[in-house]
Amino acid sequence: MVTKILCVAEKSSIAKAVAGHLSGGRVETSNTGNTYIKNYKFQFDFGRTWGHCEVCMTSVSGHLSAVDFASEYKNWSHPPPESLFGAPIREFVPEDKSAIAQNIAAQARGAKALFIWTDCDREGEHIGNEVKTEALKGNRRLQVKRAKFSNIERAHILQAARNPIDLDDRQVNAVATRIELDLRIGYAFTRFQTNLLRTLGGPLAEAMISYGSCQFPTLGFVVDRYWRVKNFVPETFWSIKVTQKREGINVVFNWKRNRLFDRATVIILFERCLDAKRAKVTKVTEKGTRRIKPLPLTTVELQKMATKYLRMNSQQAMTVAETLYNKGYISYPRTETDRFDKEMDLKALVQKQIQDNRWGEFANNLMNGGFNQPREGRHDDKAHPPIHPVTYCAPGGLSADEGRLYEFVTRHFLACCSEDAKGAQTDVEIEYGDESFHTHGTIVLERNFLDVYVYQNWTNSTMLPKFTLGEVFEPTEAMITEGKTTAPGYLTEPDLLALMDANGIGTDATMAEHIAKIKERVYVFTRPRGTNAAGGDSQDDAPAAGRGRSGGRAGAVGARGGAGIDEFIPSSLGVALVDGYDQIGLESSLSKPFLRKEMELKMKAICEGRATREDVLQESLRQYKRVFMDCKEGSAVLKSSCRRFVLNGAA
DNA sequence: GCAAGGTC
Repeated sequence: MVTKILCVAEKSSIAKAVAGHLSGGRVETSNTGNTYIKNYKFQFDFGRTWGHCEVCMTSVSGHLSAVDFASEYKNWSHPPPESLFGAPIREFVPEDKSAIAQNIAAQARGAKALFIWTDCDREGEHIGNEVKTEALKGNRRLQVKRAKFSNIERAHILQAARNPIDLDDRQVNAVATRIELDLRIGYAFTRFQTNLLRTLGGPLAEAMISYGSCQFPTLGFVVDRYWRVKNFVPETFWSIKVTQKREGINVVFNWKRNRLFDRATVIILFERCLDAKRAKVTKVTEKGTRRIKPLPLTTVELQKMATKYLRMNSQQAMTVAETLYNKGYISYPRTETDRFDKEMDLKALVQKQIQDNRWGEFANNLMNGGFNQPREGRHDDKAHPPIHPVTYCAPGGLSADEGRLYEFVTRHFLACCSEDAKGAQTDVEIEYGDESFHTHGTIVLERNFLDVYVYQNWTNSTMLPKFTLGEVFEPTEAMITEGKTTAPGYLTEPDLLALMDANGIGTDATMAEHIAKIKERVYVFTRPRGTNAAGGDSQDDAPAAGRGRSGGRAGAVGARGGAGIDEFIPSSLGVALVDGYDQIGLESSLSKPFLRKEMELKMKAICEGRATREDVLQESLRQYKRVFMDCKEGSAVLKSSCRRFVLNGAA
């Protein structure tokens, strides 16, 4: 009898792609009880491992199981929330996944082995274990292996198919630990603070005040910036500006000391300049300079750019990206990888874009010798390549948002395959009295990737007139300027995403959800930047040119600029919660990212065999229960903070 | 009613 092998991927698209490669195209497709999932049957020779086999390739759709507390813990008050730190947990297959689980058990019957094709990351390992559990229900004697693959190139998949490895129980345990901790801690604190603050009445009487290890630090970032804006005290500074008109160009020389906060000192130094009458050119340098092309596109970067330039929020951007992915236009949109695998045929992808009338000519130039291998970033999630267009899509076939995001992904990809922009920079330094001043001019020589990447610009060609080393001249004008430091702006969505990313809050797939969550809970709200006069833009190191500032960061603002971007303001409830927990004075307040970081480190320890699941659970639960008890004792502080901000409208 | 992580 012929050997049967059951293969299971993490999502239907991978099952389809792998089945395509292994079958060589001769495949029989059948439906399952789930609309999105199909079974692919074909023949494949696994070589030494199992030889010539009949294969059924199918998939799950992310995690297969869920966790919950037993029904006696349904009530929010009895037993008290702290009992959730030790209450028994049950694991089960939710209703909407039962057809998937049954399909796996059914296909496992009569199979010799289960071959797991989930993503090669921690969550994927855990999902693989969930698949294993279900498959063993259908066939106790199943041999279990997993494929090790990091992209879906044909040769790579064939190689993975013939070299199966074992599931890594450490990674499975690390994820199981995270799941349990998030559940216990999230439910316990959510019930505690909701119950507690309900007693204050008013707008809090009906509110759901959730706590989560990701949503709270996200709120914390917004509140932190809010106070920095609110508490900002402007300071007056003075500077010296020297101007020389030459060849019809007004050349402004900036002071090497930039600015001083003491007026009298600036006046003394300025008078010495005037006494000297003449300035001397002490340095003239000319050098090549470049504007570097972007790194291959990750999810976080896509979200940052979409919130900055396309006027979408991160959640809209992800929804649109998923639609484009499901329609087959772009690659998988959830990835941390910012380097393309060397074996990928990038030119074939560029070729497909030649027909477009917006960037087709640029793509054509890449095909005719302009192609350069993309830069290689340092991140590789070992599961997905950087986001890129996989087929050409004419502008008519998409909604407005889909069209704009597809355009961005494509332009970004073509920019990656192009070359850095090149220019020449001239720096001139002068001495005037005892003071030094400098200026520089740039000429863009080759725009290269900038021609397709319309989101960026290189503030063009500030030509300098000729200055010669050692020459002496009398400046056209010298003056003292006065300015004031300005407050930082409130957080914008790209700022917030960058902070979450840097602090390990959430994943590529969930960061947008956490931001949406704290809006939904009314911990924060957004409004177009500049609605309120209080916030300036995000620079506080204004050039010494006085108050009239042009705004925007040089070079970073493209054709569609950052204009109209939203800023995040905490609600009074958001401010009150963070203030309350900070006041309770825990070394690591719940609103800070440290607790989440610690959890990340502990998961790593489990993966590397330095700790066990039981060690980490025991230690973390003890630690969080102590924090919980501190909060319970500090209830009055939390309540008074909410009274002050929410009910009495402080701040 | 409550988390965060997958995915459609």
